[in-house]
Order: sequence, then structure tokens, then C-alpha cells
Amino acid sequence: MVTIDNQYFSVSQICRSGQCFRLDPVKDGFYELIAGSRFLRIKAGDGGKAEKTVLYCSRKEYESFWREYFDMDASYEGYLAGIDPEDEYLRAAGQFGSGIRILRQDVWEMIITFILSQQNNIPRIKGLIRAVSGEYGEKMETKEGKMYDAFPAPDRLAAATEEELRALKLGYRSRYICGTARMVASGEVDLDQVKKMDYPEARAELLKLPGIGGKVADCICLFALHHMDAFPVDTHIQKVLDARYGGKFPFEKYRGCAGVMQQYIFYYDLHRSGQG
DNA sequence: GCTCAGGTGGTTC
DNA sequence: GAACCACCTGAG
Repeated sequence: MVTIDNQYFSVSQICRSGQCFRLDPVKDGFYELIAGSRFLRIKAGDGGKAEKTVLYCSRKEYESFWREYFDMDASYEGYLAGIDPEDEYLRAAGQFGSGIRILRQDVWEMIITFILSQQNNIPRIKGLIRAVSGEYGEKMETKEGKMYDAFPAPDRLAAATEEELRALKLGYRSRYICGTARMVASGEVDLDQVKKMDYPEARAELLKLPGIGGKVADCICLFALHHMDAFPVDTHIQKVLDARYGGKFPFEKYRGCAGVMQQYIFYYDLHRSGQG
């Protein structure tokens, strides 16, 4: 068990920030997270009051994996402090989503996840990932005996046919998944190399894969490769940019942290009218 | 029925 | 380079 004593870390906010589709609330403030082939049970804190967040893993596993995964060594307080004081909207958005973190997720998993995300809603995206993992992912079991499905490796998905994927209701994205899986499994696009590239290089390399355009490439760059200048512009973000920023985000003020701002805006736009 | 949901790729001017 | 449009599926 590892307790997180950090005011700028909220599991419920990360869950609803739309960057991770395998983090789900179960009951009584508990969450379950599958990342690649790993499983983590989490007890959410109450937002910096009495209860701290608890990760149900060993200190060793935390230090060797989850600490980096949750980007615990970055100062999100610093990111918030860097928001233009005159930008009231962005300050409010940052305040509202101050527990969000930019996760460091697996590149392959993000490639497939965000190809599936196009023209789709979040509940359905989650369902499709569950279906693909259930069909092609390795069957795993926690020490407590809970079964779960790992995210399928590239060679497993490369072996699937488009018809099989269509049977899982992936729709026209099936063709993209087949093509992309084959290019990655064959090494035509080498993800180990992509991980070493800077943002513009990695983005250009990802654009070679079928079904990946600028928006999806930016999601992968931000949520897997941690290129903090990536700023995915989807329909929500575009709506806010048009309404608040004359259609264009002031990138010059946010060198090295534009992606964090994108997450604050996205989360604020999606959830501020709800319960928070 | 129709529209919409975290888009991409192809065609057309 | 901008402006269409087809593309699976299921919910409202």
C-alpha cells in the first residue's frame, strides 16, 4: 500500500479527463486501473481534506512503475502558477481540474485507443477497448485472484482479420486497426524508435499509420510520449478556442506545458455544468 | 428517420 | 489549401 500525499492528484479527475479509458470507479470511492498488463486498485481521497489517496501496490512496484506512470515528479502546482493571470477562463479551468495529471501511458495502447476514439463517445470507446482486450489480450490474475485482460500486443492484433474486428463492432476503424497493427508488428514503424524522437519527429512518424491524423497523433504524443507541447484539438477544444481565443490558442505563453492546459480546458468544458 | 459522438482519408475545385 | 463526403455503430 502506498498513500499519495499530493493536493494536485485526483483519481476521479484523471478518470474523467478522457486520457485513460481503463480507469473505472467500482464502488465506495474505489477505482480499478488496467495499464498494459498491469492492474491497480485505488482508493480515492476526498480532494486534499482528511482522506489521502491509496494505491494498493507495493512500495517497490510504485517506485518502479506507478510513480512515473502518474507523473508524480512533476509540479502541477507549477503548471497552474504559470497560467496567464489575465486569462480568467484558463485560471478557472485549471482550478477546476487541478488534480489532473498527464499520465505516461503505453504508446501502443494509446495508438489503438485513440484510433478507436474517432467519431465515438467515451462509454463506447471504453466498451470497444474492453472487447478488444477480452478477445486478444492475455488473461491475467491478480494476487487476490481477480481476473482481468491485458492490452493485446501488436502481433496479436496484427493476426486478427478485419472481419473479426468488425464482429467486435469496431466499424470502419477495423481497417485502420489491422493496417496499423501490421505496420507496427512488422517493424515498419518502430515504436522503440518513436519513443526516442522529439515531438515533431514522433508526430510525423505516427502520421504514417493508417487511421492516425493530426488529432490522434497529438493524443498519442501527449498521453503516451509525454510531449507536453502536443495540444490535441478535437470538437470540444475547437469550440472553446473559437469562443474564447479567437480560434487559436496562445501557445507562446505555454511552451512546454500546452498539453496540460488542453486537459484543463477539456475537463472544464466537459464537466463544469455537472457535479464537479 | 435523423443527428451526433474526442476523426481520417480521399476527391474536388 | 479549403471544402465537401463516406465511413460503423448505438443512443437520444
